[in-house]
Amino acid sequence: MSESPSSPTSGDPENGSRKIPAAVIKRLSLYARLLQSLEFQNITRISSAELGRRLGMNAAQVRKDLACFGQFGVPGLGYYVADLRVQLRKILRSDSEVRVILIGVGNLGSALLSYGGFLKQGFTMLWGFDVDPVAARSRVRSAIEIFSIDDLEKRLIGQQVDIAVLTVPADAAQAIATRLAALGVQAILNFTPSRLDVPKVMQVRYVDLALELENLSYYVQS
Amino acid sequence: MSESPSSPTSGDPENGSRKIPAAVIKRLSLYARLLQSLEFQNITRISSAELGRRLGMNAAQVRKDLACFGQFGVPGLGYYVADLRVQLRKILRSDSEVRVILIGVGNLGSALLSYGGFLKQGFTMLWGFDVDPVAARSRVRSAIEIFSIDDLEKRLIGQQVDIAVLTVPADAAQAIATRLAALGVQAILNFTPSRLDVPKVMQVRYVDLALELENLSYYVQS
DNA sequence: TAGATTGTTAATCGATTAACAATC
DNA sequence: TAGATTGTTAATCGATTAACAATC
Repeated sequence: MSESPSSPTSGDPENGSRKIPAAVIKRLSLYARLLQSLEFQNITRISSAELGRRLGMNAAQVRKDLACFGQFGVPGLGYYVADLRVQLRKILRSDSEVRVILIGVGNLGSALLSYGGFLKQGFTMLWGFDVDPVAARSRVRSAIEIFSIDDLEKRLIGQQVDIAVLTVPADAAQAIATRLAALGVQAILNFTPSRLDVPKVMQVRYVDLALELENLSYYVQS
Repeated sequence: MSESPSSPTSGDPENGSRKIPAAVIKRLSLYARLLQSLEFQNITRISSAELGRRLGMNAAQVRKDLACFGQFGVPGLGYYVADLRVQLRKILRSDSEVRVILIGVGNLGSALLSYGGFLKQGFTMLWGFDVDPVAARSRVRSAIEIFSIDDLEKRLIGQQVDIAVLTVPADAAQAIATRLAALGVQAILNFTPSRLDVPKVMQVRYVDLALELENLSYYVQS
């Protein structure tokens, strides 16, 4: 019924150290990626100024973001690329395996499963779930197993599932989110236009492709 | 090479009236959507407090956002749902047809074309483009025409194309963005992890699904 | 050492929230 | 009229940027 913002993460942000803004975490991923590509180019050292320039942000912001987690740089020299990358990957838990399921193997869901590219290293797509698993299987061009949503509890009990990608119709989203929370799933990547009411420990991130286009079209003077 | 933030819109924000923050536009779409669903429920009037409650935001913020564009409410009564919806749709230009093309009909591109759901009312998907249109056609389950990227100029000249959805490999993104700008395309919905250097008049919105998952996984304590 | 660049504190900027007179 | 709710100004909050002593 009610609609939802598209980017912010809901839930309790008091995670780990203390009150790290979601915007900082987002940039941390960008730093980590850039450092990886710098490593490929055999660049061993980089300053906050250069890091910022390449990402279109302020040097002070780069240093302040990193300062949330410790001191990684060397005054007068900058940051060692490989070292900083490892540190950031550790903070982002990119080393540990993240187990993912996808619920709702309809148009978008099957597209995402077939795409696969949004699952990079460190992510494992375990299973798909759909109200009609037979029809769903025919939509997917991948070997992934697809179960009935009725079997959600049966499948997940005793299993570690970290993130659920939710691509069900909007009016089914809340009920499934509640079940996921009960099963210990810790985060939802929500592609439905529904605001989800979930426990505080749970994290929800909204992605609304229609909204992105709608917003862009505002800037289009026709 | 360098990576990019995932949500902000680049380019000159001095659009129309004066300096409307991108965050306000984003919320405007949410208001418009909610009002639409209220209209279906035959709710004719709503206060900023109730509007805010349903969207999880502050009543003052709702009023302040709307104040950017004029005075739409009635003191003591609130806002007339149908009227406000019309006004917001006008501001968002939801009435005028927005013409869209998609470039890069690979895994993600074909998934999005097949999905279709991210194109709501008011959007027309004209054509797809790919370096290998024959292979691309076999990937897409829709009647949309797919041309060679070589024919981009030939096809677009004299045509009004408002938004291009960019789902090409990262290293091809900048060159195509430059060509699109030259052809008068006004906005890019960029699904590649490349920061695009485009003219100030052009708007770019980044959507990075891998980044969304990566960010979420930070909050997953495993 | 001289030059460069960090980590961090202080200043600035912008966005969100509160308060309230105006008004239906 | 009394009650409710707007539009808008002022206060608060948080995030970004500037500045600079510490330090390699």
